[in-house]
Amino acid sequence: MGRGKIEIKRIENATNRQVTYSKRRNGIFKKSQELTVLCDAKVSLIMFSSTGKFHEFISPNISTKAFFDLYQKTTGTDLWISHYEKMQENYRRLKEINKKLRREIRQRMGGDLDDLNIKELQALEAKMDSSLVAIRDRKV
Amino acid sequence: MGRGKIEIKRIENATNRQVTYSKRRNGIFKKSQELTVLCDAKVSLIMFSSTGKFHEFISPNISTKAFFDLYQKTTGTDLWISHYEKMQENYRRLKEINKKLRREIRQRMGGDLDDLNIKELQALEAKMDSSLVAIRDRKV
DNA sequence: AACTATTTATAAGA
DNA sequence: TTCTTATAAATAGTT
Repeated sequence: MGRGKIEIKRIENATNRQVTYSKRRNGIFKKSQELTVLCDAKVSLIMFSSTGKFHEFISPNISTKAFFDLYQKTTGTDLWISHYEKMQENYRRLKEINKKLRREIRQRMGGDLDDLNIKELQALEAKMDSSLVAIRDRKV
Repeated sequence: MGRGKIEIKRIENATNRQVTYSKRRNGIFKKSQELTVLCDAKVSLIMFSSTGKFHEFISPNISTKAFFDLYQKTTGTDLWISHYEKMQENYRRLKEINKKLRREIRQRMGGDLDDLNIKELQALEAKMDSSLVAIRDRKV
């Protein structure tokens, strides 16, 4: 759609590529905006040019975060698991060390240790476990 | 661009809306594909129709996860933070309880407690701290 | 799903 | 960059 027909292949001239990127980007943004309004759709459109320039369009009334959550819920993928995997593993190890400490206290001191700290710990663990369950449930 | 000009407002007839969504979605996907090739750009395009149907286009050679990471790095936002904030807080509390347990052991048992567990705990803490630092660094 | 009259996007030029 | 315009492409309404 222009003075001549073009072949869909990489534009080698950097200036032309930049100009075409700018023009077509605007076109796609406009069409995304129209689709949002006409069809009551939700659209997330993110672009990086070959020079790394960033542009984004997102439908009103939804944040990028909410969009990604919706994406994850719909596709069943979990995009952020790697971010907390290490923390989760280290938490398990810390819990294990805790268990050993508590056992040590019981073994070495008999039953006469005030168990308030243990109760606190157990309450905390329960809380943490429910937090982990809540996080895992997000994947479904 | 059709037999008649249309106003850009929500199409009330559900069937028409669905048909228009389908046609225009294909158009935008095609243009995104062309932009990717012509301008060597990276594009992530995700849509949900008003009925909740999901469609996505993403440039080749980049995963959705990698795209989101790039997005976060570029915009400086951290979309994952809310997911591990609670875990982080609970970790701090667990660490505090640990400190109390260790103090209790020292106080009640003097120095005769084998301190191997404490060393393990400290090593674990250092590891967890570096993990947290690594996660926080992703925000920059 | 196809068809086509029109509108819209845009390639090339200024 | 921004505007112009001839032409290609998309699509609204129809079949």
